Amino acid sequence: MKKMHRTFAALSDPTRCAILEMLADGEKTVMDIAAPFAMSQPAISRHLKVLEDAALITRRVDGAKRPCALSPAGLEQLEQWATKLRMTLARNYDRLDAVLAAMPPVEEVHYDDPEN
Amino acid sequence: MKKMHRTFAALSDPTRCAILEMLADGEKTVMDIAAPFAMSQPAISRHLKVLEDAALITRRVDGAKRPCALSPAGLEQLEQWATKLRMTLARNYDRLDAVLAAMPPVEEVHYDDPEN
DNA sequence: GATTGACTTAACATTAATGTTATATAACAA
DNA sequence: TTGTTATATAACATTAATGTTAAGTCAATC
Repeated sequence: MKKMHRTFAALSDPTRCAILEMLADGEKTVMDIAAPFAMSQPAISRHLKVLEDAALITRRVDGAKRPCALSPAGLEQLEQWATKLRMTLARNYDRLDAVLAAMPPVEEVHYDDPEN
Repeated sequence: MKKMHRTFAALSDPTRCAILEMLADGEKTVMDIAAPFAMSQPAISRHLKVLEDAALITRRVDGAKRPCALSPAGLEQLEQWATKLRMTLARNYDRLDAVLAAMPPVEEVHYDDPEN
């Protein structure tokens, strides 16, 4: 489960969250997506690129149009990350007494590079 | 389901994702959290503030220490947001033919303020 | 084949995020 | 009381994100 922050970064902008919510309705062209926002179309194009790079949307070619669609894979990953943390937390909480009795050695990890 | 982007923004940094993953093991003090990172303690303190503001962690007072713990509520919200989008997508996909036959009127929303 | 429409890319300004060091505060230990 | 430990806050520099306008590409249409 690496580099989740890239997915989260793609979702850290309100415009991009709103775009994903729009796309839950189904495929939409760039112009369709841009319409409700008080923002230039090039700005929307760049938001779409960020979402595509994060594998949260896909784009196909239809003449001069580039319809965008939600990609469930990215959303699933996101759900799984959160679920995993919650479950680990619950598991550790449940056996707290056992943990106190027999403290397992903590993994000695060193996070030197913030990119990983 | 408003302002999810604030939660995502809190998770958009690799250091903060790693901190949450550490906290799945259980409560930890600021110094404990800071130890594995090649980064100053003030930097970690600010990351913790971001996570707290996003309701992803809680902090209690224990003398001079401020132990931090994962807060499941924020994670649940996150899961639910992703689940909802995926389910809406699936639902719309399933009844695609029905939708094409009897196109429902699209909500006329205008996103003027990127803060909402 | 010239124009219009649907984008994308580039150049740029502004703002926000992240890290650093220095300093402040509050609890603990000697 | 005095020093040390645990953490927070301030001031600052650097970098990255976001928006803008202008220009470029490629398909569709007149």
